[in-house]
Amino acid sequence: MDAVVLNRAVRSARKPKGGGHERRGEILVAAAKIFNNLGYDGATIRRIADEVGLSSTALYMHFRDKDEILVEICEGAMEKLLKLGSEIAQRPAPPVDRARAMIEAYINFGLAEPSTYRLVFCSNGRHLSPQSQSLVERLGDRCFKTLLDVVDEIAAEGRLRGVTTAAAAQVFWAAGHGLASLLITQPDRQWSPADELTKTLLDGMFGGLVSA
Amino acid sequence: MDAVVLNRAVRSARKPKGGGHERRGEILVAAAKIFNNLGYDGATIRRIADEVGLSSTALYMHFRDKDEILVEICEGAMEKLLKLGSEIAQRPAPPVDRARAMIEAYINFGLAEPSTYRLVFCSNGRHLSPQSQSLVERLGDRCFKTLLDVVDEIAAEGRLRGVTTAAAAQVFWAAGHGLASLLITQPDRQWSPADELTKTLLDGMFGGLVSA
Amino acid sequence: MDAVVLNRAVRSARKPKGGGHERRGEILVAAAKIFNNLGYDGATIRRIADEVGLSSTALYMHFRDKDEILVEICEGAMEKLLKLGSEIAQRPAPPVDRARAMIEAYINFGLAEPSTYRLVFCSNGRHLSPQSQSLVERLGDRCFKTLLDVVDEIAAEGRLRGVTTAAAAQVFWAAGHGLASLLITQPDRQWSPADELTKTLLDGMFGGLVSA
Amino acid sequence: MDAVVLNRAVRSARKPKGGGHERRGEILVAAAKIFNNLGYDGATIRRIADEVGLSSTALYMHFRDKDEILVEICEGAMEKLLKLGSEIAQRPAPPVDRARAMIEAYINFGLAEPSTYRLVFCSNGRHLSPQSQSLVERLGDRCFKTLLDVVDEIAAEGRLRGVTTAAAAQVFWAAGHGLASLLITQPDRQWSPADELTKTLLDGMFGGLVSA
DNA sequence: TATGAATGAGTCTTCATTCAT
DNA sequence: CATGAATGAAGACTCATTCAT
Repeated sequence: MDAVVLNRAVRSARKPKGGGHERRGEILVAAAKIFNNLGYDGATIRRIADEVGLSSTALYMHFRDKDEILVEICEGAMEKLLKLGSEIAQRPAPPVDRARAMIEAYINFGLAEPSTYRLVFCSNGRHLSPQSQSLVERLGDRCFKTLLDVVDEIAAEGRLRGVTTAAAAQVFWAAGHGLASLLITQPDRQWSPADELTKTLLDGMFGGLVSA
Repeated sequence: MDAVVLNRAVRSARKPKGGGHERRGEILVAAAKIFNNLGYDGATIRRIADEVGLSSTALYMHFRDKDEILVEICEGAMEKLLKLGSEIAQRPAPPVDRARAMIEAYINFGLAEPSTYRLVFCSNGRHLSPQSQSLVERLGDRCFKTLLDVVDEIAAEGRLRGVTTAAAAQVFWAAGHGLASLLITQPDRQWSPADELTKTLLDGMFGGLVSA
Repeated sequence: MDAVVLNRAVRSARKPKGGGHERRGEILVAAAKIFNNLGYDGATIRRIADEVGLSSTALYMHFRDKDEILVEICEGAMEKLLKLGSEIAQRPAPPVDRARAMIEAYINFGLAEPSTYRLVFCSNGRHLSPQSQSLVERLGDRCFKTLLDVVDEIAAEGRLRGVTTAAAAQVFWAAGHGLASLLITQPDRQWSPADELTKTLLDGMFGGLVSA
Repeated sequence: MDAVVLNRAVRSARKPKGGGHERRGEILVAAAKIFNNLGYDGATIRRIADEVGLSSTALYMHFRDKDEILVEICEGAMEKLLKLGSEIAQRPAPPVDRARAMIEAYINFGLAEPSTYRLVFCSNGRHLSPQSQSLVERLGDRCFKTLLDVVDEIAAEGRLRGVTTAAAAQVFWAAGHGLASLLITQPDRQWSPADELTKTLLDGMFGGLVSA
């Protein structure tokens, strides 16, 4: 959270929230829309500019480069996901239910924001600059942490069937990720309804790894 | 005039494998490598050519266009996977074991050939021409079919816990895909050992969805 | 998504002539010159750009593609010619004189603007997109129509010697075109003076097909 | 006929007719076919090679380069035209009839071999090398000479209406060329039947310039 | 804050031509 | 006589980015 982030801050004074920076927001909205519709490569500066009704040049008044726009979108999305996770984590419910809810929320998040999801979770950091990438990854870590903690609670209840907390959490994530990413990446296949699949997946994983 | 036009199709009739076509192979290997490292858009004709040590023009002697390279890689990978699946399907073992073996093989296939795996299963084929796309999809369908059939056998034994064959098979695939793709895409995370995760995943899914 | 796609069309809505669009003009002049000297295939975007002193990319700011440049040149030429024809058509003179004047004007137009003439009348628009092609053709039709109408007046006077109006008009055009195009295309031959040839041609055609 | 032609002869020993050079002929036929169907730019070495059933490399065993193929085609065509002209010139008929027949033959020749016609008579020598061009032009001159001689005979009969032989011949040619080239270049226009137009053109020109 | 005009690098692809065999 | 493999130059076009205003 230190050197890298500071660097960025020094270089471009990110999000100078003191002032009427609605434009920044407008641009992000437009970019996110295009990004989600046309994918990373379809989200060209020109198209984004056209969508906002600005010249391409104008975008550079608000963002250092394309990277910065995309990273900001991802950050926003990830923060949403993080908030979701934290909120679920604090619910007054048994940890198993909360874990289930988390995975479910995770899957739905992926389906709702497919391009962000792809960029963050499927893309091996090829598109973003190293700095941006690690920034986003850190957010991903924090998301996973919320899951890990809840799984740990399950373990503490002694209900994890011969699995380490780590392995269980990783596998929960993996399963959820698998469903989300397949549905996103191969939308034309003849899938059963997404919620049925989600339920089946959760029933499976939790039925199999968590004792009643 | 017809002759002229027809010639075009005839000349490059896919895979004239009868003879020393090592170059074709070399190119495919190079392409797969680059596809993996840099993604579809990073895998430019020029870069592939450089990797093989040829001029960009030379690639067009062996492949009609970029599409054909991609498709051939996909075909190769899918066929390998298909063979694997078919082999497992015919083993003299209970269907549950065969299904598990299939998913396990699938994951290992992904880990062993990450580049092609990513190409085939993690990139939405937005870039391929419709024809190429459907060609690859057909192969994918056949792969999935091998799993589906075995799951159907499990269902026939009455051991599927309140799930349709379709949903179960899709979820098995999704879970396996999730693990494989996460391990491939985010290798730097602190994962538990791959085989432990695989075992956990299978124990989970099959324990949860298949009755003993 | 629609917005995105639509923008494309909107952005370059043909000829946004409201303002300092001298560049557009410069480009058209350069393009016409090169088209004339080197033919359609010699008139590459790069050469045109060089001629104007711009990068090739810059042309795409002013024209959607090569086609649009071509079409615009054609349109300009045809409109000039059309105006010429209309003006002559309305003169208070016998139709025969007007028809002669038209052909004469047509020939002189060709000799005065050989590059555009060649482009419009000597290149089969195999290169233009169907739409552009039909656009230009429509303009050509209107030009021919002005001649046709006058020839029809001659016919109405009963002075056409056993020829249909259509055939006569087409042949008048053909003869004029022949002279113009030969003089343009093969300037090095030992021609009699252009105006003598023009007069001879007109005397011939009208003497032969129109009765006194 | 001297330096230039000799040069060529020395450099490539054109048409070494002594020996089984049927291949050369085959290639020319194929090339002419493609050339006439697809135009100059469509007549690529590859397409010609495919049409003959040879590799592109093989063409270079028979012809120095693309130019040589095209020139040879043109030469062949022009020689045909020349022979036609000579034959007509020697007919035992009044010179006027022979001149008419020549123009008519010229037009039909253009319609029958449009691409050759375009290359020789419409293209300003942009495609051919200077040497090839002048070679072809010389043949064109000889063709025109046959017309000129017959027109001279008409003049000798005192039937040319106040026109020089040169101008008359040039205008006859121009008119014929105009019809041929328009029909070739703009085949989609709604023309009257070609033979009606030809007759009208001849009736016009000869009626107008030649006295009975 | 915004823009129109411009650009260099890069995309895929095709062409005529050559070289070793 | 023939070829498969290869290439450099060029084709149209797009992208992220910058500069002068």
